[in-house]
Parts: sequence; structure tokens; C-alpha cells
Amino acid sequence: MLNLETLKDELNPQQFKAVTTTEGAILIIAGAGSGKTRVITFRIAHMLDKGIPQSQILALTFTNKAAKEMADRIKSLTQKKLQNLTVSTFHAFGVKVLRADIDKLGYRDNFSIYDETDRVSLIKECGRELKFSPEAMDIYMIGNLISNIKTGRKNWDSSNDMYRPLYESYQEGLKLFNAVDFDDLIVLPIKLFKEHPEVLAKYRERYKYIMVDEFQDTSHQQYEFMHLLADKNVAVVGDDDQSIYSWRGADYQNIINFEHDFDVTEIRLEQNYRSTGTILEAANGVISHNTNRKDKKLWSGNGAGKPIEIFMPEDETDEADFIAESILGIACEEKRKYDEFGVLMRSNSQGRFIEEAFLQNNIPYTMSGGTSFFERKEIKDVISYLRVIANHDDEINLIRIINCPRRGIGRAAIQLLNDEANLQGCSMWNAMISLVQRQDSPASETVKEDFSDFMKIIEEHRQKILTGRGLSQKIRQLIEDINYKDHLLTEYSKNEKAVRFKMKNIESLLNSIEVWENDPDNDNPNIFNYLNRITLMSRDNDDENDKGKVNLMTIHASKGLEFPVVFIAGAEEGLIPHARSVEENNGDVEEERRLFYVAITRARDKLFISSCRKRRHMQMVSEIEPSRFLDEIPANLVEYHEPKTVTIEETGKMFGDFLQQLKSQM
DNA sequence: CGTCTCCAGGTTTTT
DNA sequence: CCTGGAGACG
Repeated sequence: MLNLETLKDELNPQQFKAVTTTEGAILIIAGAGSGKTRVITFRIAHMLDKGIPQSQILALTFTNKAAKEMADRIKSLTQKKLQNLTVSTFHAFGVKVLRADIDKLGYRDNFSIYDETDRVSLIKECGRELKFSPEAMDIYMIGNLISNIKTGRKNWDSSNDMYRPLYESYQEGLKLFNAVDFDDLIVLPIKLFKEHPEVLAKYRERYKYIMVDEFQDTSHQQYEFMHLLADKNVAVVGDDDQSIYSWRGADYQNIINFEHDFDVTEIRLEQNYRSTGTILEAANGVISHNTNRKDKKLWSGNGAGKPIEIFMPEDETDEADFIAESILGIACEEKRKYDEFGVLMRSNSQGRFIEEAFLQNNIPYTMSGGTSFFERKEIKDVISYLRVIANHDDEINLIRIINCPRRGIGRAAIQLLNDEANLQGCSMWNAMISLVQRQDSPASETVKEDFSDFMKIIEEHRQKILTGRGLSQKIRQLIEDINYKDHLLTEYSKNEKAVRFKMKNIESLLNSIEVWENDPDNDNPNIFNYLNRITLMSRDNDDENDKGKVNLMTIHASKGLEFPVVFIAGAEEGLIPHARSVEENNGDVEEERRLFYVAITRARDKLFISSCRKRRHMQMVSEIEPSRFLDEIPANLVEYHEPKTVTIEETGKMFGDFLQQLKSQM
């Protein structure tokens, strides 16, 4: 069905070459909109057609969204079941490797994965224990430092040496709690492969064909991981102009490493099938200001299309209204569905205003990112219970729930546990057992009883949840048994709406678990697999019911996606390029420019950009300048909409509104 | 000793 | 707006 003739018809010569070169190492430099995803999916389908077994193919991506999309597209192209094909993010693949052999590194296979919040708690706890002064506990900086040290991006020196004990205590903590952090998901498999060549051999034996998408975003560790696994058939696909993750260790110099380490055939895809000539020219105009890049020029066979429109709303509320109204207008005039619109922003915090405008105008939307569902307190509470049930030694989550709902275990009791754990050199859970059972236990009878009750609840549900099916039902029972609803009612006694909202969230968590465990493609719906999955999936709630909704997201999250109509909100100095980024990189804005480039190239037909004249930032309203990148778009492609000057009548009306507002507040 | 209440503070992007 | 921490209170 995918014979060479059809492929030749469907693809341009470069694409054809990329799809049919299945042996050896190839580097595909794929400009924005050049049909990259198509090439990848066709390539895998072609390999399967040639008779290469699914099990020999490993495709690595960076986001779950990308992995899912790739799997879906291969599925619909080949009409085959893909049970043995591995399409996964680097991190998820790391989890898989660790789940099989982490015992060789001295962990148990029910390890917990710590997300950012867990990690912060652990760092704080270590700092407290080591008596670091509060001023020295710059959690953000320490978190980065730990990550940089762990991944070899930084070494100890006189400026950071004081945090060495903290780092060691952090690492010991993870080990004691049988937990790993995100960095470990890449670093530990590498360690495992190096110390246990027989484990590596197993994977090298199995995977004969490896493919890496968004290669420009690989970190050194991810490259090493891939390099260890790869034999000779490796295809990497990337675009240095779209490298936007250097802050988390991505280094597009890996493209050069790759050319050095393998015998590489390079293929360039430079024809853009996505955007109008105008949009593409604008993108080229912007990115050409970067000096450090592989020179290339994307071209398009599509017509010029409509000009890019730039608006200058007064403030973020104005901007949000403008976007909402424009969407309503265009949807009606051009008969576009809501899911044809993408609204892109630099930071999650911008989303609030736009969301509000959408709600007011009854525009259905989905937002990926923001306060993620799994970061909501009520959801974290439930998940913490599950984590402790899965892994008794997960101390961070144990502490989180040991007194939630309130069961009389306060600071002093926890201190007692801590001391006991240190004394016995064991985990908190075992310390709890010890305090309850030991003859000369320092714990009072009431405290003992509180501990016992808590352990009983966990144990009882552990028995149920670890065996058999029907996960969601059992978790529902757990939530009832701990009286979580009553807990919420007392905790938020003034705010009944909040309680209902939170219970609704829990309900939708339970629903999603039910959907997951009943998915026929899911061959092993146990609690461990569920927990691993959701930690890595903190953001995209990729649901079928996202269809027909406007897509609101950060520019980072939009990579790899495209929309017929795109709005870029907040194209202002300080936001893009972000003030923080400018500061950290000593004025180098090349990565921010790439980010802006990514944003522009998401658009197919029509691009709107808005730049507010004022923006509220931490209570303060300040005047701001339009982004310097706007001037880099060739002027002939742009239609500027100057803000209308405020007339006397309007000033009068505004004053009236202001009075009205004052009155309503009194 | 545990809980309740009030107050300050809040970093860009994500696995 | 919401969360976490410090201190008062029971």
C-alpha cells in the first residue's frame, strides 16, 4: 500500500530520500512547516512495510503530545495495531528502563518520581535539617544548581561549594525515600548502562532503528543516552532555528556531535507547505538577525496571502477582548471552526485575562499549561495517598498526607518520627512502626494510636489497590474512607463553591483513571504504571473533547503544532524577549528570537500580533515598549493598527464608568 | 501539643 | 488570588 511509486507521488525528492533512507545515520534538517511529521510517520510506515518488525523501532520525542501525535498518525497511516512499536518521550523511556533494572542501582522497582513540587519540599527539608539560614535558601537557585551538578553542566567551585552538603543530603534523601527526580530519569539509565553492560546489550539487541524528533532540543545527557543505545541506524530530525530549550540543557551543538560520532547523510527540507508567503517572509526576516545558525532559506509555493496585522491595545484586558472579538468575527465571516485558532503567549500568567475574555464571550477553549490539573491541591492530595500506598518510603508524600485530613499528627509528632528514623537509620514509615511497637517508645499513647490509625488506612487500601482490577472504584472508596469531602468542607468553610469545584476535579480525576484502565491498548493498568504516567504527563490533558475549541497555550507548548489563524499576545519588550532571559544571557536574545520565530511559523493563513501599551506586573501598572522583534519583520508585510486616540467624549464616558465602578464597590 | 488566623510574598519557558 | 509560614490561642 505504501509502495515506492505512491511515496514518490506523495513526497518531494528530499522528503522521499529521507523516508526511504532507512539504513545508516541520517540528519534531517527540517525547517518549520516542511512536512517533518509527515516524513517521520511515512518513514516508520515504510519501514514496517519493508518488513522491519515493530519491536526493533524506537522513536524518541520530547513531549507527550508529540509522542501521542506520532503514534496516532502512524496508526492511521498503516491501519495496524502498534503494540510493539516504541514511541515515547526520553523521560518515559527512562522510566521504562529503570522499572526493569533499577534494583541493580540499589533502588526498589516501586520507586516514586518526584515532580517539581516534591523536589522543592525535599530541598527545603534538607536545608532545614542542615540549618541553612533562610537567606541562603534561594530554592530556585539551589534547584538549578542541583540539576546542573547532577547532569554535569556545572562543577563545584568556590562560589557554590557551600551547597555541597545540601546536594549530598538531597541525594541521600531520594535514595532513602526510594525516589528519583526528572534528571535521574536520564542520568540513572546512563549509569545503569555503563555499570551493567548486559542491560545495555539487551536494549541494543532489541532496538535496531532509532529515531529522535526535535533533535535540536536534546541535552548532552539525552544525546549520550541515545548514543549508547544506537548502533548504526539512527535518524535525527531537527531545526537549529527552533531550539528553545537551552535553559534546561538543550544544546543544538549536538547536531555537530552527531556528525562527528556517526557517518552521517544530511538531508535538508526547505520547502514550507504550511504558511503563506507573507508569514514565511516575516519569519525569515526575523530569524535572519540571528548570527549563530545554519544558514537556510525556507521557501513556499503558497500564495502571498494576507498581511500580518499588528495591534496596540491599551492593556491586557483590552488585548484579551480584542482577541476574543476577533475570533468571534473571523469564525463567523470566514466560517472557521474554533479549533482553527491558536492563541500563543510567552508566559502562562498571560492566560488568565484571555481565559476570562473567552468565558465572557462564550468561546470554548482549551489551555495547555498554566496551573496544571495535577498541581491542584486536591489532586495532589489524592495522588499522594496513592504514592504512599505504592511506596511506603516516599517520605515527601507521606508527610504531605499524614495529617491531611487532620488526624492529630502535628509538628511534634513528625519531629519524633524524624528522630526515630535517624536513630534507626530507616525510613519514616518504618520509624512509625518502630515507635508504635517498641517497648520504651518515646511516643505517647495518643500519638501511637494516631500513627496506627493512619497506617491501618494505608495498609487496608494497599491490599485492595495493589491487587485485581477496578482501580478507579477502589480509589473512590479510599477518598470516602478518609472523609476527604468533610475535610474540604471544614477547610473551606467560607467558600462552598470552592469545595464543589474541588470535588468536581477529583471526580474528573477518577473518570480519567477509569478511561485509562479500560483502554484496550493498555495491557497492564496497575497503580505503578498509572503513577509513573501522570508524573510525566503533568501538562497536556490531550482529550478528544478538545475538538472544536480555541487553543490557548505558551509558545513553548505550541512547537510542532500549526493553526490556520494565530494570535501572538504580548509581543512586548520584557515579555518577548523576556526581561529575565535578557538579564541571564547578558543581553543575548537569540533564543528569544527563535521563540518568536517558532510563534510566527505556527500560522498557516493569518497572523495577528498584539503589543499592549501598559501591562500590570505584580500590582504595578507600567508603560511598556513593543518588542524589538516587531521591527525585524519587513515593513511591507505588516499592517499597523495604531491605537485610536481617546476623544473628549470617551474620556467623559470613562470617567462615568469609573464613578459607576466606585459606587458599585461601596 | 495541635489548630486556627492572619500576613507576607510571589521569578519564564517543561520533562 | 492563592499558598505557606509565623505566632496566638485553646
